[in-house]
Amino acid sequence: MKKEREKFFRILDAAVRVFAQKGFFKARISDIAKEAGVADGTVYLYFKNKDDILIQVFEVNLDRILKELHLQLSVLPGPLEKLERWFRYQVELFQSNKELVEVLIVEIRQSRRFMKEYTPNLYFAYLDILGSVLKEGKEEGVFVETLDANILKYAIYGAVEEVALRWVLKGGAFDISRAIDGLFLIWLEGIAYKKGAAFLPEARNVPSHTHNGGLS
Amino acid sequence: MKKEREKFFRILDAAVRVFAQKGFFKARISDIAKEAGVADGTVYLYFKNKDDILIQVFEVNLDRILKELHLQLSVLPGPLEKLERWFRYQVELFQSNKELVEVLIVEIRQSRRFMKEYTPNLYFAYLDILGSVLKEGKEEGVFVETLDANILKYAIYGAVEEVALRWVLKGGAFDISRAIDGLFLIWLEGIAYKKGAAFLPEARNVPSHTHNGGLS
Amino acid sequence: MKKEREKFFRILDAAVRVFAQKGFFKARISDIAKEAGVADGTVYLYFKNKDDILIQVFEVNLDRILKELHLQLSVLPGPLEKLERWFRYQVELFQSNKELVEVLIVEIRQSRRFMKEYTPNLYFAYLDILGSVLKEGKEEGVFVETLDANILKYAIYGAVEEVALRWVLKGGAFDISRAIDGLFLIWLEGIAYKKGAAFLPEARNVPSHTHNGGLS
Amino acid sequence: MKKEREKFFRILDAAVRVFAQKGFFKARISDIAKEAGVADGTVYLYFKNKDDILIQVFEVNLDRILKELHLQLSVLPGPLEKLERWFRYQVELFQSNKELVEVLIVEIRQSRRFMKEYTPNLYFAYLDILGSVLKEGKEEGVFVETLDANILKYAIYGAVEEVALRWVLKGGAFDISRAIDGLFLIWLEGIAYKKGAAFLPEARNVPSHTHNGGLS
DNA sequence: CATGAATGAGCCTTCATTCAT
DNA sequence: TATGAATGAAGGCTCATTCAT
Repeated sequence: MKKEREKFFRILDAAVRVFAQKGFFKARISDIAKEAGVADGTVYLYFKNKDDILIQVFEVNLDRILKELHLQLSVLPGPLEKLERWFRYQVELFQSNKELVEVLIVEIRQSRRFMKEYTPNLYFAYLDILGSVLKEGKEEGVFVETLDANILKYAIYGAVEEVALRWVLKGGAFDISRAIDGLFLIWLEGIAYKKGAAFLPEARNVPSHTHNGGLS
Repeated sequence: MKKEREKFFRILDAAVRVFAQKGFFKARISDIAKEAGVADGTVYLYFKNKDDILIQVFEVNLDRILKELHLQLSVLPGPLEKLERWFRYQVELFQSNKELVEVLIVEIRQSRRFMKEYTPNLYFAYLDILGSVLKEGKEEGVFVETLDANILKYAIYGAVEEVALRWVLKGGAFDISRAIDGLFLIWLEGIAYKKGAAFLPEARNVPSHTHNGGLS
Repeated sequence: MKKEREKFFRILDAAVRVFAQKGFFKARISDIAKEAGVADGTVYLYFKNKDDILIQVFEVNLDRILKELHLQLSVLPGPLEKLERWFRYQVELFQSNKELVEVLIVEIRQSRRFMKEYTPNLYFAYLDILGSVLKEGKEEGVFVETLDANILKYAIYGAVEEVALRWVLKGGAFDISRAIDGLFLIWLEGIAYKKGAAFLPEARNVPSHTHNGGLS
Repeated sequence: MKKEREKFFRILDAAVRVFAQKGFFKARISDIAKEAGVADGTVYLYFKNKDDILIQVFEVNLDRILKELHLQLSVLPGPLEKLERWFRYQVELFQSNKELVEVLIVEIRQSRRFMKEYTPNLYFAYLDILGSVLKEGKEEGVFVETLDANILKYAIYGAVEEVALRWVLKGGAFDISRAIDGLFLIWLEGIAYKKGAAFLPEARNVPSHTHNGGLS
């Protein structure tokens, strides 16, 4: 019981590393098996086939991520805080799990095509969290009512994703934390409802953004 | 004669369609040949191998796109107009060339891994255009001096890309034109230097903004 | 008329060079065509197929060689002179036509297997000349009556061939002329009838070789 | 287990049979696999590729032959006995292993061209044994000092090889044992030092032939 | 006659998957 | 459960041959 789950995860994590390095199609089952320290055949005791490994990589990890993100957001009072935490969570995700994130980002697109039967529901669930925060912000009047949460969630996600992917691919050549922070402010500036006043100064003390104050 | 460029492009375009539908790895040479209406062997008269087809898809099309984008931006007076045109150009690109764009977006990431020798220079050249516009805007004082063009270009690109990709994948379920317009305004709001006033109304006559289109 | 034969030989000679360099199986029709300075299709105006080219290389050249050898031997008085001339002719052949000889030697063996329908009659005709000289020598009493011309012709041919082939492959690293001369003397010593002396019995006590076996 | 050398040899021997029948280039991997009673893919568990099969056929068998020949010669007292045993060993080789010998003889020539990286060292090692015997004979005074062992080894080998090959190709139409015995005597007569008669000095002015008389 | 672009049969090789141990 | 040798389907690629110009 304990044992079997242990080996399941051993293979799953090995798969993440191998997929990150070679890509799903170039990765061989034997690569994964070797990386996991098991025999080729053993892989098939825990996974239906090669596709299933990728699916499990998605499901297991996204599920974990989703739960964690939900938990973190649930304790926060408003959409502004939640949005900021959402941004911050991405950074932590990328920093702590480069390989996993690379696999999720790169392979999820490919997978859509070769796995007709598998719809990445968890991926959409993930985006829906962002969408909910945006909607909540609209309803509470902190975000402009003109924004379309269903589209903006993709935009925000895409922006963060691309920056993070570059960061991963460049081997951490810049400060991802500051980059995403800056990104958050830009987005906020773009979507926050400005009731005749500078909301940001009191909203939070963001690093080095005194210029924003000049908004009036 | 030698000038059978016609057949080269016939195969190249067929490859775009097949890659868009099945993905590079699942696509068979025979699929492409059949789609192009030629024999399998004929493909090898115009392309070195399967990888080369993908490389050519990148190079030929990105080169064409790059030239066109350069041309369109070169006639515009300032960074604001250029940035808007950049957004608008994306829309046109996606609308007129769904399959090509899908291939470019999805496969360019995979390609990084299996084509070690091939660096997608044209892809970076494409992003550099956006980066230049952002830098130009900073220098001219229309964008805030705190923005990091080298990171922001990825963010903006990523946002547009993700929205467009969803639009492509959903089969045009929403008004991409309005969506990107709205996105442009948000970004602009986020990065434009605001000299003590609401700049937008007088800054330019952006498409009225009341529509704010797909984002509403 | 003149023209067509000219091109036939142009291709034939090109084939010899290409076969010598790459071997029959590795040689491509396009290699031969390029070497001959004609289009691929032109080859098929003069030859039935690839196999036919090799057959023609054999037939045409062996025929020419055979006629020349016949001519040279026919003017000589006795088998001894003929045998010497035969040796000398080999040297000239190898020296003047390295590539052709290499093709004839190496490919004729392979060809036996893949060209069931083609029996290298001319090759046997060539060896028969040597056989005839040996028989003539036996009849005239200049060679020992115990030699088996039908086997010895292969032996002598094989000895000369192997030495010549090494000379070709080593790029003329030794004096082929002297080597073949020495070889001739050794063979002569071995097969010439020595009047007035039964040489073997006292020459050495060879382990039980009174039978003198297959050559009798 | 790991020690599936049995299957390695099963495939290797199958390859010898198939190569002997169809030649290396005409032989298909599937032919060899079927002959060995394994699946096509299994061949690649034991051999790198098709070329490697031929290389292994050379190496494994020549190595075995070399060792055996060395062993047999090492127990013999002098070069004369060794030379005779060398001849006798050829006969046994051809008789017991027709197909292998055919492959070794015919393919080793082809191989020189398509396997640039592979130098048939073992083939040369094999010839060097013969060369050593000849040199030893010269030093001990049993062979004439005028012979060039480095060339003669090729000649002797070539003679034996060609006769043996004909025997193989003709399906054993003559008594190979007696043929090679006779060949040995002829060579011996040609190269053995004959006390009481220096034949070579005056022998050089050939056709004259009178020198033979002086043998007594 | 000459061309060379086009064809497509054929084959080597890979690797996901199975199964006897 | 675990193994890893064995399988064989699949597909990229070559090149002899054809034929429209």
